[in-house]
Amino acid sequence: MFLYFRKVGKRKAAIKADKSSKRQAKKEKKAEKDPNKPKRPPSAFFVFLEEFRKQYKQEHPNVKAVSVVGKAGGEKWKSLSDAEKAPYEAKAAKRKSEYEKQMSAYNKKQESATDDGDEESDRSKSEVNNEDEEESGEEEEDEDED
DNA sequence: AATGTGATTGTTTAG
DNA sequence: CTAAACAATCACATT
Repeated sequence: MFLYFRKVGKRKAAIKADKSSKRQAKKEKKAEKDPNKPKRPPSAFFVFLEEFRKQYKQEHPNVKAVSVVGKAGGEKWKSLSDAEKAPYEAKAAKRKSEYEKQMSAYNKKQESATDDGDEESDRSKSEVNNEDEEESGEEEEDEDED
């Protein structure tokens, strides 16, 4: 809802306020407790970034800091239109579908993850390909800041 | 030697 | 709904 978006805007500011970004970029230290634990699907931004980094390095082979590419990527990303982001989002969406599938297996393995229990649903999702594309050119951006 | 850090935004998850 | 952490990357610095 509108309130949601509004708050989200606030949340962004909150995160920005948090200088300690140490919480981010955490690397797995050791032992995966859950080997089946599926990693989160890369967002459209990451998909774009992957290609972007490659290209960026080609034009800037001297650049070493990842942060630079990140910043540049972020800026460029915002510069892209929804149409350009579309293919990346599509890929991300696909990854998400797979992620869900992995989660199913993961949840199953967890088995007693939830106390109560028996929640079992057999889901065989065989259909994966749904090629249906509709294009709707409609975008509105309205940010109201107090 | 090995691992953490730094930065980007989006998505995911749990509460 | 909300907030927060986590997804990749790569060279450098620190222990």
